Amino acid sequence: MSKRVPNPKCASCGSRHKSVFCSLNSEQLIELDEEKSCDIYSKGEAIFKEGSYPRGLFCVNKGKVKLSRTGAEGKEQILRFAKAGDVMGYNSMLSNKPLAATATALEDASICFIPAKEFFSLLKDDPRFSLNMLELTAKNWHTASRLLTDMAQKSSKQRLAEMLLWLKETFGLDEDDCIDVKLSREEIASMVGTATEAVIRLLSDLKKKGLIHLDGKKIQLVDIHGLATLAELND
Amino acid sequence: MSKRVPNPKCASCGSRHKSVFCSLNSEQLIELDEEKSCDIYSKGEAIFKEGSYPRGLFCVNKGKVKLSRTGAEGKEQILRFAKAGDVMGYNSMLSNKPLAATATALEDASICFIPAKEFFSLLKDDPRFSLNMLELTAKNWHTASRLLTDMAQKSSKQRLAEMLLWLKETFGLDEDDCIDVKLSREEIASMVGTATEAVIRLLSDLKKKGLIHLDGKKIQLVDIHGLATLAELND
DNA sequence: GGTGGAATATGACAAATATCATACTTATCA
DNA sequence: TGATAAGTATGATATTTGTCATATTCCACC
Repeated sequence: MSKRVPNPKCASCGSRHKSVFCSLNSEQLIELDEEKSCDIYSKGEAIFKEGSYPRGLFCVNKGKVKLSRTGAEGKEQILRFAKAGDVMGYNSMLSNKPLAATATALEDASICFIPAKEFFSLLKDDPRFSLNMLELTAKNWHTASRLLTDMAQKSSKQRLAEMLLWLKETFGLDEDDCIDVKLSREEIASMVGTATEAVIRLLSDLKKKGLIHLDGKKIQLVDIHGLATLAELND
Repeated sequence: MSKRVPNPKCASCGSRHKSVFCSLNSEQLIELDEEKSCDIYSKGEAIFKEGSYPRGLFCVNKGKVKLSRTGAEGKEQILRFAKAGDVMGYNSMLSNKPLAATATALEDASICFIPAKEFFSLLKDDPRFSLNMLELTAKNWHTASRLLTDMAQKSSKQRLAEMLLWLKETFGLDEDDCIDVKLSREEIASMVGTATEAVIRLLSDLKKKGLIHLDGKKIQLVDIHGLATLAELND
């Protein structure tokens, strides 16, 4: 299970300026520090599960998280990822519906928890925070509408290329141009919406074409422009 | 082109109570009436186009609208629908990104337009309105995450059944249990994410199974429970 | 530093779906 | 009202993708 740790201070959180909390003043930050708690989750552990109701907002302090949904046949579908500074669980609280996704730590992660009461009090009292949240949910729609179109219209090869580029945008590349997150072929398959075997075949296809290089779970992007072309054009 | 018509009054708009404007007081409604304008769009006409930046919020007064996106190969993908009381264009304004979708009138429609300035002033001054908007965008995510999972994992037959039920939820049934919107097979195909021919075949399949009845563009839902079962279970 | 189990890889085949060709049917408008 | 286009329908075929079987490799754990 997760274990409680001393709260990191919001004011000194390196990710705050890129987060929805960027516009909070020092007084609000101190109040957040008092109200929140922080837990460590180890790799593979669930932070919350779809179908339940969250009692507050989750904010990633450290680590990488996948948000996924269980489809009709029990198959996992990865919807998005969260990294330091990203918040989770807000859609459920704002729409008063059960959580649409399960959040799972992809590596050991520390996650702050802000009680619903505090979250809603920020929304009520601070229009700038409301606007930040609105901007966030609106951007989500942008991403979702694009993903939806891709899922509906593109081949699995195109979708794989797309997802590799998406992973690059989300987690960046390390010094060797490798995507900076470790995912199993099965997890990649549940992003792309295809079978694990297909992902394996398609990845070695991309390797053969010189677009990527593979070394275990490490995926090196050799020709990003080529990947983008592949993702857009049909062959 | 669309033509300007006298503004309908927000206070007497039958759809207002189910809309994001439900919590506005009479003073706010009068201000809205003063600031907004209203246009008539005929069937097939575009209300706004993806890629452009909206100067305000669109609100459907009367008629049915489809919101769609153009995929890589120029193929249309229908993302959602809007009917009386629904607002459009907010995601783009809130995220300061170009419009993700094109809005097209499915039948003659009257659409109110609320300038951005008025929209943002409501957001800034009325926390209840902000919360309504947040609730709306959060619900959109719920819908999108489900659609995304369906697109990625379900067969085209299952997706078609799903879409028929979605249309029923959105537009309801008329006195003959027919879905109360007229869509071409091609449009249905661009919801389901498949070829027009496939939709034609699958529809006559559903008819043969006694789940629906067809009469031109009219689709009568004979066995809703059966459709729901088909949408969930793989044969 | 082996060893068992999971993850990855590859082949063969089946099923689903797209594509193309071609009727047929229904709207639309001069 | 008849001409013409658009939409609907159906068959044949090619392609993509899923599924199952079976190696092979990797890796955590004793």
